[in-house]
Amino acid sequence: MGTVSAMTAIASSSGLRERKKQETRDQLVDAAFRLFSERGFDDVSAAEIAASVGVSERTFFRYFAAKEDVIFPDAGEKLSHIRQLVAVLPPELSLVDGVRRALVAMSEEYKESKEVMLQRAQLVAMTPSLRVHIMQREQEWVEEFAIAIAPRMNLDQANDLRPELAAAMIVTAFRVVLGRWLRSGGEGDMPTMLDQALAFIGSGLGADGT
Amino acid sequence: MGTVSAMTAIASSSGLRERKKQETRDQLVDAAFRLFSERGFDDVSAAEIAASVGVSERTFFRYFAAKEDVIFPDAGEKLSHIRQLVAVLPPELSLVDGVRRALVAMSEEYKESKEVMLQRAQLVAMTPSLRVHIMQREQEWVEEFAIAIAPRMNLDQANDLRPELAAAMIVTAFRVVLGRWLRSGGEGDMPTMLDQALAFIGSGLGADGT
DNA sequence: CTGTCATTTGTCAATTCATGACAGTTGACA
DNA sequence: TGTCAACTGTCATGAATTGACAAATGACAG
Repeated sequence: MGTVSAMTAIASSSGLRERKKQETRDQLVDAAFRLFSERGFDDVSAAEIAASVGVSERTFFRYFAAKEDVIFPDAGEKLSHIRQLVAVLPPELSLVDGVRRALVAMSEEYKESKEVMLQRAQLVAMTPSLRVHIMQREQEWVEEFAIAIAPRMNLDQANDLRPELAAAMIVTAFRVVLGRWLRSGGEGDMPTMLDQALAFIGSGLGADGT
Repeated sequence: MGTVSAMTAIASSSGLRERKKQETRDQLVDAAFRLFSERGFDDVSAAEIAASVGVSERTFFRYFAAKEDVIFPDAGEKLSHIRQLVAVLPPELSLVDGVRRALVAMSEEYKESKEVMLQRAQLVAMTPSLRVHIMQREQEWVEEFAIAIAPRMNLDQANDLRPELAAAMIVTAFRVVLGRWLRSGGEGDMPTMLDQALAFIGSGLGADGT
């Protein structure tokens, strides 16, 4: 409790080797998070993080391809989770309703690990290179959504720009809502905000701009 | 002609000093573009670009804060141009119509320097760190649009998420269309594609998902 | 024209991210 | 227990930035 790694609950497979590896990884994540929070992302070197855990700098980079990655240790699982969320949407739901359901499900995760998310948001807000990573992940989400909703729209994702457009809109909506939620210190109710946002989109951005 | 810097036409102010500076900058941009196109962004060092122009590596970084910036030498002007485009929109136009006009105006610039844009797109497509820069610029655009359209929507940009949402949607639409246009090799007609995209947005993403 | 001043550059040095190579350790498993 | 594969540490290297300081040079007054 209190650790960042706690939210990345992996069904740690059997072996001692695996367990140790996971432990090292967790330690790196937690140490990085603590140090970054204290002094900011740019003022903590990878070497320092590694040292504070008792491994070599080289090992740090074996666990994380880039220094930024240690801030998003759950990127992989998050993506496959989205994939899964979209996959199980009942086909009888309309596009917007289906999306609402998926997004609300996603928002639950944020609520669950609110403190970590907020602290991470702080870091991201003050560090350009981290913002970048977020954006890259969003792009993956867009692709994921686009593939998932193209058949739902009876459109060919390759030739019609609408699936990609819709997917981008949806992810953008989530980003904007999440941004507001984070800035509000996690006070707002994400499902409600998502409803508002999606309703606004569904209305054609207020129809005629009045 | 043929040079990238040609599109960054600055009313070079009088002095010899200014002229020389601009010249150095242009040379760096052109050399960088040529080298990157030949061997890829990651396989050309800043030192090499500098050397090929006859200045020191340190000087390169005095002109460009980061190696990526040399690919987007016109970032500053582009933003103020958007600002200006939005500022002069006739207030009687609806949100979507006004936006359409601004986006079409932007798309003209892309048509004018098609080759450069396409070549740049190639580079960006194959280089993650460049994609990032694009995204950061888009975020600036979003903020710009949000401020501009909030009064047009009679909403307070700080308390209502809809202006930011609408702005994000618009910029996203532009990104998707631009992406398609670039992938089509500059064949498609951007104004037409923008019309389609905006119509789709205005319809609430196809209303009910059929 | 000439001397000063401010700007621009070059040189040097240092830090940090990131990666490849190679050898030593240590779990996994027959 | 012994072999093998997976991990790790050590060393070395390349490249991106960035700060400090001195040399070069355009701008401009006198």
